[in-house]
Amino acid sequence: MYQPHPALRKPITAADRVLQEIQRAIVDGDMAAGSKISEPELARRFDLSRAPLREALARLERCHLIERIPNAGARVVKLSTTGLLALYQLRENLEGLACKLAAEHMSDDEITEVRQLLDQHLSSQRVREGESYYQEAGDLDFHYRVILGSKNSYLINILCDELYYLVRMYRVQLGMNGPRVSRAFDEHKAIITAIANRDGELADLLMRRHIAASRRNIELQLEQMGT
Amino acid sequence: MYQPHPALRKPITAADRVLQEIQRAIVDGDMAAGSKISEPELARRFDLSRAPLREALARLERCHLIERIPNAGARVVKLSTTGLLALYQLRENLEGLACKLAAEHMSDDEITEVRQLLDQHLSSQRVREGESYYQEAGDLDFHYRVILGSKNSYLINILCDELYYLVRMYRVQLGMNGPRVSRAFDEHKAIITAIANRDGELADLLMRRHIAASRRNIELQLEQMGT
DNA sequence: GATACATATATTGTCGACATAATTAATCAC
DNA sequence: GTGATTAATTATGTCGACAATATATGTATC
Repeated sequence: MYQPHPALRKPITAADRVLQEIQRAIVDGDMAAGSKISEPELARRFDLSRAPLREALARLERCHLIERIPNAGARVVKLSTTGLLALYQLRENLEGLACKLAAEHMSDDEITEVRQLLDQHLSSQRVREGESYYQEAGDLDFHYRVILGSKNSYLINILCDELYYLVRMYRVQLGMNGPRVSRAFDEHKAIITAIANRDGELADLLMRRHIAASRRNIELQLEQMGT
Repeated sequence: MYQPHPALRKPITAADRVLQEIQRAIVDGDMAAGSKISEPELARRFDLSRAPLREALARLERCHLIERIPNAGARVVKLSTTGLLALYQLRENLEGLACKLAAEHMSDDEITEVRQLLDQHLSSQRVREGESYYQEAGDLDFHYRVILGSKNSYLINILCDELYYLVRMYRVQLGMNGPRVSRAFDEHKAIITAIANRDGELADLLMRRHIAASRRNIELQLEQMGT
């Protein structure tokens, strides 16, 4: 699965491992949204003490996958339409900025790599038509690369470490796939082209549209589930 | 001092207290930039065990005041020109967005309150001409109100909880005051007027300019120190 | 039967101690 | 004297247990 981001932090601690496991469990819906998190129970389940577990919980709160109340415990975050809207409002803006900065700061080599990545996605997509999971990963891969290309450490931290698990949670639990998949590839192509042309303004615009389209797609899915 | 933000979390824990103390110490420069953080030493200093201290350190990392390396410990963050640039690049964008959203979502009452706040600042500023600290707090107060007015919880979290301590650190340690103070008030006035007129686009633009001006001011200060 | 209060239970926050890893000090080779 | 290697020391990661707080249960009252 996706590491926080090309993290230099080599030594992997017990807290890291349990963090990844719980992250995956929440994103995939194995831990029900809104359900209470019991520290003693999780400690038993993952066979470690509460100290590293609490470290993991602190980081889960940081990426908005759980909500903690002092002395009262933590709960798995609940998906909501307003939450989705707020999240994507922010994403449009931040990833737009990331594109603008990427157009300024990405090296030619990095751009070439992203293009190769897209070609690779296209071929693998043709093979596994409709396979939602790999598309999901591929899409995030593209966004990751662009975000890293911004070279703004705070922006990278917010998008890759703090917001993306939530984004994935919405996508995974709402079962995103369908016809938007192929269109998304075209939009990715257009974005990297704008970046390659060092046209930050256009790259910004295209990314905002790309994310807005994705948001509408998810909103639709949410409404569908509501009825 | 400034609480994380109008936090509903009533119960104040030992970790909260030590967090605030260390936050203040780092922002004010009482803990030297780049200096190592010793858990045993701090635990002794604040007379508590390492458990709540580590909780506090986790949150300090979250607001970028310290940098941790697994198994190697934490260090107080170092100010740098590139860091300042990255931070303000992000701020321009995010607070611009906050303004746009505030123009949509702030109630008339909230707008009135902010205006009263500005009048209050103006009078108190005339009394204590050049008093940097109160201006500092007042400026942040204005920005806080606007950010809260955006009603976007993720945006609020990022700006008020994760980025603002760093902003304050740059300002406090570089001794921001001087002639920009009075101009900043005018800019605040213009921004809240745009919000009151429900002109999100203009409010966005004005806030970006306001922050860009602030950035140039700080950059100047940094260069001055470099020579 | 519903509400308010008191009790009992369980959970979180905190503590002190140990295991492991990193840093420093010391030793040795050249 | 300098560099590398090893030992000593310190710090971080983890553990199990206790204290304070919140939740759940039961009891009494209206």
